[in-house]
Amino acid sequence: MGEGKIKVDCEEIFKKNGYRVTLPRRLIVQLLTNVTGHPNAKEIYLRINKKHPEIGLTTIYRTLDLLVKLHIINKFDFGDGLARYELSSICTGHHHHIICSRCCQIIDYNDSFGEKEDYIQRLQEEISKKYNFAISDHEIQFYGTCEKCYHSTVEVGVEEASPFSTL
Amino acid sequence: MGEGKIKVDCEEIFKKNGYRVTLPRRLIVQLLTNVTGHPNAKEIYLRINKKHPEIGLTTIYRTLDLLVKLHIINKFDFGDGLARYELSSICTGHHHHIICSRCCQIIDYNDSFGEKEDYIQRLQEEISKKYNFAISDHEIQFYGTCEKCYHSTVEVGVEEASPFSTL
DNA sequence: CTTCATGCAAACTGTTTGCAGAGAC
DNA sequence: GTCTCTGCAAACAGTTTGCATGAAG
Repeated sequence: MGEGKIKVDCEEIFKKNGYRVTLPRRLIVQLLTNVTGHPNAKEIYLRINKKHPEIGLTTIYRTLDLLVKLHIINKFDFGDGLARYELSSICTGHHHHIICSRCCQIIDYNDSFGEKEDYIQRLQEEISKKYNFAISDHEIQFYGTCEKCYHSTVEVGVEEASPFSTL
Repeated sequence: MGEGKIKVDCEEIFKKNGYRVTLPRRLIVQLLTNVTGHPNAKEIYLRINKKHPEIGLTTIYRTLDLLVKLHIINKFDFGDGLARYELSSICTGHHHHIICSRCCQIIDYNDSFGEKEDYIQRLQEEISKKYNFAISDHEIQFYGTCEKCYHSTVEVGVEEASPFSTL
């Protein structure tokens, strides 16, 4: 995909901000560029570890922190207590998340209705004025039940259908 | 405020789902009803601890889990790795969050533009159809810089502010 | 050659669990 | 009286930190 392009951008960003371009940094950006989903630190570590067992988990964390700081990636917690990561909109364009409260499946939602940007734009301006906030980004999450979970549940107890359930 | 009403509701919810109504449970619901902001478990513990030092942190966690399970409260992580809680929309009506990326201040945003519900409603239906999702809830978060942080930064280091706002 | 980045191990911190005793119904 | 809830302490898991070594520029 846009791997080449993104990689170049990131190296520029590293350099422009006084950070060195190193193997772990390139690998992690590359992984996040090619992966689908929202891996957590350990998942990233395990995948990189296959080909580069010399790279430690600590480096993964430090690199992820750096990438967040440089706005290259976003950090999320969808409710399971794990920090999850994905390329930021700088690289991918806006998209949002649809999360199944039961199986914790996360779907990226990327359709852009023409009206949407208008609406969010206006909302952003309103809020910006009212609260004196320089808004730079937004997220929308939809919570619900995916088809599979919906059908696999004969009786939907109150307890089962909970968003953010960490059990 | 709506404390009485909410409390009654919650006790009903406890009972209907086979849970007992206990002091810690009532205290925690009451606290979350009256507090502004999005306290984490420890903050809740400390506040309750003042008057009820016999109630332990474990109970706080277990009660919060229960309340989430019963949809009485929502659990969030705004990026600092702490689980934070607030009454769910069942009790408070929809609202969303504006988060300062620097000082982590969180503002509840509650204005409802008439068009908004329409828009979200339509979006929800679209998504519901397209992804076969039974959507039950949504969240919107705006990220940015609050007035104070914005002005308190004489020199905006690259790392602090997004130098990549050329989206 | 200087300075930043890394790896390891150990520390930290928020959260969860096992178990015996206390409390709700 | 029964069965759930609670408190304590100890275990866990994800993440961070200190320090010596290694690599980037």
